[in-house]
Amino acid sequence: MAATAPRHLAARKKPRQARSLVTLDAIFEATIQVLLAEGLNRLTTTRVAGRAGVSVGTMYQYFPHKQALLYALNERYLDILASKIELACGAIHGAPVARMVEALVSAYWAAKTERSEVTRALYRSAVELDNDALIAAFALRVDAASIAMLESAADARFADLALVNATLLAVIFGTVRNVFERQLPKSVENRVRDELTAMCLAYLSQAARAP
Amino acid sequence: MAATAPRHLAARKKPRQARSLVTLDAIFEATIQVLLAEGLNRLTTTRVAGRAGVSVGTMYQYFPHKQALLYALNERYLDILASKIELACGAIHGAPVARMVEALVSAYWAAKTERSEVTRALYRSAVELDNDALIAAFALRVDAASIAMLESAADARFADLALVNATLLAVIFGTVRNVFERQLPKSVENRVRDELTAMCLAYLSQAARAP
DNA sequence: GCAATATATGAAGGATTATTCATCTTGAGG
DNA sequence: CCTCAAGATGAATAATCCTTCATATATTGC
Repeated sequence: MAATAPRHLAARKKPRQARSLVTLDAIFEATIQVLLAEGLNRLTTTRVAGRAGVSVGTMYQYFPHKQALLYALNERYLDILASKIELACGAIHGAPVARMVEALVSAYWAAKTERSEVTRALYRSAVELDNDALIAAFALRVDAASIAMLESAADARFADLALVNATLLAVIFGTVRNVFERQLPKSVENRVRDELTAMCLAYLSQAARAP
Repeated sequence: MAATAPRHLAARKKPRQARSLVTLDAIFEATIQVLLAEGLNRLTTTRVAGRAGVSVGTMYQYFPHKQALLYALNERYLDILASKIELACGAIHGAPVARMVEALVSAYWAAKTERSEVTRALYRSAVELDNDALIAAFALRVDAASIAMLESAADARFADLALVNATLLAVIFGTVRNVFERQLPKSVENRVRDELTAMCLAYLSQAARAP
């Protein structure tokens, strides 16, 4: 991921000593904390630095400006998220479609709801951010992983796999976001998740032709 | 809608003369324009006023602060959107489920993609806005309209209509947002829309028991 | 122990912005 | 035509914020 961050958003320098790694982590963590506690428009460089226990100047040694900090934060998050999905998809090659759908929904759902406040905070931080490249890179990885998984399905072949896959991912990702941005009670959330799984399966069954 | 805007976000005064109505419209329109052209963090009161062809002071005669302006903008938009959905749902009572799904997806899709840049701008403006009440009111209206529609279906009854309906709406709304925030080519978009319709239908067929 | 390098500090500069208010203009009703 | 309220103005205020840089401290390699 992130082989190519737009130049104006690239990080300034990479840590070479142990303490600076600690500092970087503290800055990222503080950014999330501030985002949660104060919101995006009260997220100031000094506030983040303060919460991280460092000075503003230190922050500017790693990031050329505030946007670059938020960019890096999202980069990190999307990288981890993509890895989780790749892992889930890879682990289930050759299985029946039903189990694949189950695994995919579960993985994404879990990743998003695990620390849902953090997810919400990151959604906010991404607004007004030039992160098209990040999203594109993320989509590329996830698409590939999902397609490879579906191609290996034991009990189905698809005429237009690209389309089916695009639809499947759009539905899962979109629905998850919709559901958990509304902050429904956990019980309802979980029932909707099961319904979502059922829906995806119904769709794939219909879209599949005999192998 | 919006019977109860949080006090701190309520509009300041209501227009009593014709010219002030024009002014208000100009301000709303200018807000969208600025949002589109400059983004949320460059949306300043003076910039909006300038684009609207009025002075800052005028703006503050209608809105106690910037947030209230954005709030009112979203209020307007969600009101129109809910009305469209209510209309679509109401117009198709008694039809078969297949046509209902088709109508629902079409209506929402059309409303969102009609002027997709505006929709995108509004999504941005809503970040960091205390608009839970707006969303809740919107959800209430749409939920009611959709449930009434499904109850009248000629060819299906549902054991747990509330759950089925919640799932259906979450999937449709979520997917639409996901799809068109990625700015895919129109041709792909439309094919995904058809797939989405098919998926919802497959789901409902499965969830239905004989009437 | 001693450069050389990496990392950290935080006051100060420069720029931007939200909001107010005293004043002016326009429209409505009599 | 005249009066009064509604509507509009925009310079001034007060606050906040991003970013820099000269300086200080810590770490590494030797």
